[in-house]
Amino acid sequence: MAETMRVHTLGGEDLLFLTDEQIRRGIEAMFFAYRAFTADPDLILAGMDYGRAHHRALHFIHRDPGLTVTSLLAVLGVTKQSLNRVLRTLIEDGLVESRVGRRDRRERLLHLTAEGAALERRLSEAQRARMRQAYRAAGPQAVAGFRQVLEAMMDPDTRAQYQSMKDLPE
Amino acid sequence: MAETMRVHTLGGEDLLFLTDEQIRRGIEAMFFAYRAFTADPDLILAGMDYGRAHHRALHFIHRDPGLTVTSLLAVLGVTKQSLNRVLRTLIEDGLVESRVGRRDRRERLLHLTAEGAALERRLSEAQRARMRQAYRAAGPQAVAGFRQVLEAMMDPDTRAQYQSMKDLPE
DNA sequence: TTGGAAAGTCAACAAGACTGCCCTATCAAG
DNA sequence: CTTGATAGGGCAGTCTTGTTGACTTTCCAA
Repeated sequence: MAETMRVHTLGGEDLLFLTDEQIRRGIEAMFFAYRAFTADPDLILAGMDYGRAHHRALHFIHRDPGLTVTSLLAVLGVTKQSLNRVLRTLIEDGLVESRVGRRDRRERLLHLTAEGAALERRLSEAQRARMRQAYRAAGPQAVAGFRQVLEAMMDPDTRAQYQSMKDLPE
Repeated sequence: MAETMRVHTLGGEDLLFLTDEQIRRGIEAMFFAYRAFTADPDLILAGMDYGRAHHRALHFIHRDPGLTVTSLLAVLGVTKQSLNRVLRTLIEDGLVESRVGRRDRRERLLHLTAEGAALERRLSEAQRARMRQAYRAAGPQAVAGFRQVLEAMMDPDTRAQYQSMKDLPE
């Protein structure tokens, strides 16, 4: 710890950001911000019989229609059963469609139905509204820094996955 | 949505950061980064009979020794019962001490024991190591932006609470 | 053709959040 | 000194979301 303590007294104010106390502030900011980040969609979901896990599934099926259960598993980083329960209710309720793979019939290719897409849009828009407001308040430079730090924080495998995700055409 | 779509084609590249797609990328970055953010302490906790909730309690008791149960409740944003379960085990196991308030004897003032402080340090250091590495990789400007966006994302009440927290003297 | 591996499903369980209700101790104000 | 509000704690029950482990179906390669 001593390694990074009070570095600014040696090297100038630039390195204040590496003191344990500044890092601790970042940790707390992360905790509080994440809570807010999930609050809006959670509120919408609360009424229905769904939760945060359903939102995440809808999000990634939307971003990559036709992905397999296994790929979704990898992106979400949960176990099969955890996802399965969520997926089953989404399919039963007609929000997600699971088509048998043509190439490999063991695979199930996941798509949103019109209804699923509608819910995804609603949840997404609630979450985006908060982000948009934060982005606007902080400005483009801050946003660039925000993204850089988040990327640097990810596990290398996750980062590679994240970076290789294509932007959605609008 | 159309409101912020392709704004950069009108106003120049500066506003690319406000397109829905860029905001969506930020949302995903937030999700992936938060998962990494909690992974290290979770791994340590997994062995013991504790979880993420215990970590959070230890963290905030460490940052503000002698705080009351009610204040901790407010900071964590959970219900009494939820916190109580966690707090009870921590007290039973001798990591946290609960002293009757002198001014108001209804209050319980929470402190870490030496053992509690040791665990807090261990968890904290695991989490800080990742943050420190991310901060170093991204640089001071990025860190400033990171913090700005996170603050802007919080609920106003939380933000006020966050901003009024004092830095710990080292 | 057959045996292993991969994809997906299901059953049972645990952590951690929630609500609602009840209890005690203490304080402060009429 | 009573009475109402506040701080804290506890019990019962529920929900979401995570876990492990065992099972079927399907594919592919020896």
